[in-house]
Amino acid sequence: MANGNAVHQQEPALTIAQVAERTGLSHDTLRYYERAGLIERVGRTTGNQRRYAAADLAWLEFLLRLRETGMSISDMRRYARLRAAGGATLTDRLAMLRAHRDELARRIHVLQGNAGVLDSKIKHYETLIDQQPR
Amino acid sequence: MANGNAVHQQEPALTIAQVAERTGLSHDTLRYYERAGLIERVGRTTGNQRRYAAADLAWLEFLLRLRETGMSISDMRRYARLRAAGGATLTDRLAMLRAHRDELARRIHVLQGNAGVLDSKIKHYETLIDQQPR
DNA sequence: GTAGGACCTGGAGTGTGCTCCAGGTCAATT
DNA sequence: AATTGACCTGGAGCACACTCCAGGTCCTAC
Repeated sequence: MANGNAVHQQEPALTIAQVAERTGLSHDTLRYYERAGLIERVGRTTGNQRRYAAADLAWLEFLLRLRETGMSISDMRRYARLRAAGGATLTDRLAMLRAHRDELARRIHVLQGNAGVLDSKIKHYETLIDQQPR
Repeated sequence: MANGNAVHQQEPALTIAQVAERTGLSHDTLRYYERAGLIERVGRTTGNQRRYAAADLAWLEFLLRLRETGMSISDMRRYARLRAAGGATLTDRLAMLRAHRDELARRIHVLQGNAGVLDSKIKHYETLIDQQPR
């Protein structure tokens, strides 16, 4: 009946290795994110080893979306602190997300333009190679 | 009739400041790109100051597309060296561009997925804020 | 109860892509 | 010819986001 953890919860409680595998982040990066304030101090066993709850994993996965879309560590930290501060910061968080979303839309647009330039260059090269088939 | 330049060409021959302004790159970055082998040694005046030809500017602008789409300096250098090596490298360059184009398509796709996640989160926050309007 | 792998901390080190600096030369203006 | 701002070189420094390390503790299996 006892589960041997100081963290008394019925949730999965993953080890850092399991979280690393699920998120694709390294052990070091996970610890770095905690030090950097991107995730709140994660639960520990009596022996001081991390045990991640399902909610920690979900938050990490959202952080990964932010990171993949180019948000800096310091902006993610700002967001994380607002989140930790509770419901009163909802509008601030919403503003951050909207700004990030807009910036992302802009960047996708630029990338699509550049993809077009690449396509033309590729077509040009294909023509050159066809014309000089040796 | 003489133009005062060692580089005897009828082309514009821009100074580094003019190229910086047109490309948005800093003077230092332009010199760095030359040292890094992204651009071939640019023409100089008798006094050893850079004068960029129109072709240099066009190449820089293409490099900027590569950079904006996330190509690393070392890959850009590889590409630049192939280009400098002449027509026999056309197929190699084409292969590089195709690979980069494919990777770019993949990344745009991921970004669009993440944009969707952000949109849901934003909608969720909007609902929360509406429900608790004080 | 012991071996060996997983995990801990604080701090140093790394790769990338610039950016800045010192100590000079060059060029346009007066 | 003197001033002043633009430009030169080689090399050091920087911000970012990790990544690695030393020296230790913990935990699972036997």
